[in-house]
Amino acid sequence: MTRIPTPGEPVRGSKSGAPVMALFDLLGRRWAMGVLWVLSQEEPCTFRQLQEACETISPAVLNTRLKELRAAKLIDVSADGYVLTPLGRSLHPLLTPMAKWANNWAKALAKS
Amino acid sequence: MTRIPTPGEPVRGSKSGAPVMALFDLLGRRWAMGVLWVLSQEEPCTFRQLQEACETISPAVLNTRLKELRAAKLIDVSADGYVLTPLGRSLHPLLTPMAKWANNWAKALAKS
DNA sequence: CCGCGCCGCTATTAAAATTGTAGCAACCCC
DNA sequence: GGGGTTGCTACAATTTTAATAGCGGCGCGG
Repeated sequence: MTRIPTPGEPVRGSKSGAPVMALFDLLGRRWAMGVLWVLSQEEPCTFRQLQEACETISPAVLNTRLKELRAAKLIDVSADGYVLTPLGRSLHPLLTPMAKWANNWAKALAKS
Repeated sequence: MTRIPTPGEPVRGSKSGAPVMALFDLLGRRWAMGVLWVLSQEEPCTFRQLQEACETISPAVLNTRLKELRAAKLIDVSADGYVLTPLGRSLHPLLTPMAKWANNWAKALAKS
């Protein structure tokens, strides 16, 4: 598997491992934000529920993302499935505005 | 080149093309957020400045991202180089908190 | 205890995205 | 014309993702 982005260590795009760059590396992988989004909407989720919610994700990638997000302490596994950690939940307020912003964006693109 | 994510059209991860999914698709590509981040810190930027700021990005990918972001109306080209559009600038408030959050994240990871 | 269904997940092959490096054409300034 | 910078293309090597099939484990009804 690929290296898991960790703040403080070199990541793609930053030899210094500036935390924000590590975050961009982590979230900038396919489905990473999607998985967090789904979990923030409905929790807990089983592996198959996540797979279905993401419509086209392949199990291999889902599993890879889950491992990464677990290593990053954003999600955790409970008896009932995958859940957000407190840390992961604290990311939610940053993700929520994106949905609103995306709607405006859609409107702006539609106009032009 | 790959298809450019557009809200309302099917994107990777969403047949419906829910705007937020299109956004995740767009921003979830390597370097997309990094480029926006750099531009939000320093504007305008020439191609080579962006390339240097991103340390390890390859010109092919940079160019691809720039095309996508231009199609998404987030950035534009001026006489002095690449700049954020008003729309792109409106994304900045969503990106800024990420740097702060990433610092907390780094602390939390360091503790464990 | 057997079969059934659901579970998390691995395996495999193919396609696509990204990297790394070299270099071209256009431009400006002597 | 020579030398520098700029935006960007070309191309091969590598990594990542997609798509699909299916395994082994577990709970449950019979």
